[in-house]
Amino acid sequence: MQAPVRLTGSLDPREGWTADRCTIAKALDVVSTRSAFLILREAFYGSTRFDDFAQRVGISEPVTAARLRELVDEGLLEREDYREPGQRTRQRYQLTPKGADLCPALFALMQWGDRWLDEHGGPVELLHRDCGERVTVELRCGAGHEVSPDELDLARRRRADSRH
Amino acid sequence: MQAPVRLTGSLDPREGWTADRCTIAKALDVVSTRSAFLILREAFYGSTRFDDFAQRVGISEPVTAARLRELVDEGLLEREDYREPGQRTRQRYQLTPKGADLCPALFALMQWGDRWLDEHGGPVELLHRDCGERVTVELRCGAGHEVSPDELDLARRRRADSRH
DNA sequence: AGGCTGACTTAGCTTCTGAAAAGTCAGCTA
DNA sequence: TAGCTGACTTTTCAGAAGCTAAGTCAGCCT
Repeated sequence: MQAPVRLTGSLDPREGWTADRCTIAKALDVVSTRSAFLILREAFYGSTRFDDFAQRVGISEPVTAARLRELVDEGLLEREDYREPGQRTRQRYQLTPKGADLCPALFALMQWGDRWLDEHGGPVELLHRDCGERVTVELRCGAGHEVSPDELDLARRRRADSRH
Repeated sequence: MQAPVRLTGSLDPREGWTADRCTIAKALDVVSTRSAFLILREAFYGSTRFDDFAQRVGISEPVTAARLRELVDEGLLEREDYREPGQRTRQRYQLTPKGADLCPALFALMQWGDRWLDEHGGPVELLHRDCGERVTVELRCGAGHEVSPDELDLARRRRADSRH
């Protein structure tokens, strides 16, 4: 199998540069642990409470507390007080836009696990609510073409292209 | 922010089931460490040799050796001997189809990092070789609709739907 | 024959991730 | 007032992941 991505411009050859601003590495500095990923999974599945996270992820309470604190500090989850009638004030954790935007990464991992690590293609599937069709994570270009890894060029980002 | 994914059928309510066959968790059992992800990044960028992985990822030799061995054992990389004329036999590591299929997960992390962790939108960008347009990782359904996280339904997989 | 290089391994250490078990504390309920 | 529950914290410990520094070993090159 050939290297899927072709380096272009000043990125070629690979020896000529260092990946020190690599945003994969930066992302992994924010969510690196299994427990963080799985807590986010549960947040996508709708969990909001401390005990639910601990139990459904299957991790201990100290780890749950540490991970939730980190995810709140990093801005992926928001902690807020709420109260149901007749109950006392409780805390709940909810995804922020920043946390919710990790959705494709989570489901890309799931899709890979479905394909390569489970004999039945995985226990659950994602469907598009409007049309009921199965949802996949894919690479697609601005012109609408589905892109396979070996059609990718890597280029230094042009400054004006920032997506913000 | 509401829970983005709606649980359907026997998955609702969340208390009624455990995610013990979750393929996100299984995927994380295979590639969990920062060093594993970054070695895969370098493999996508075309690195094949031990020293290159160590140096370009910025990790020590013992870690490089351990991670490469694990990735080979898991079938994400393939180790093979090769020889250039006048040189002695060396080893090189190359992505297998299983490893290459992690591409969307890697670039989904990169895209998230580009959006949320770098003021300039990240140092590099992916382009479609054929048309030059920027490539993104996205959720899309079988009918071709781009799907946002809050339009997702999660359902137990129907047996006949296995993708194999 | 001796040196160099690539590809590792070994030893010793620190830090991080995680578990189990037990304790804390506020505030509603009985 | 006593108990219970949710949401944690504290303590203690094991094991994984990382580092540096040094050693090994094969084989081409001089």
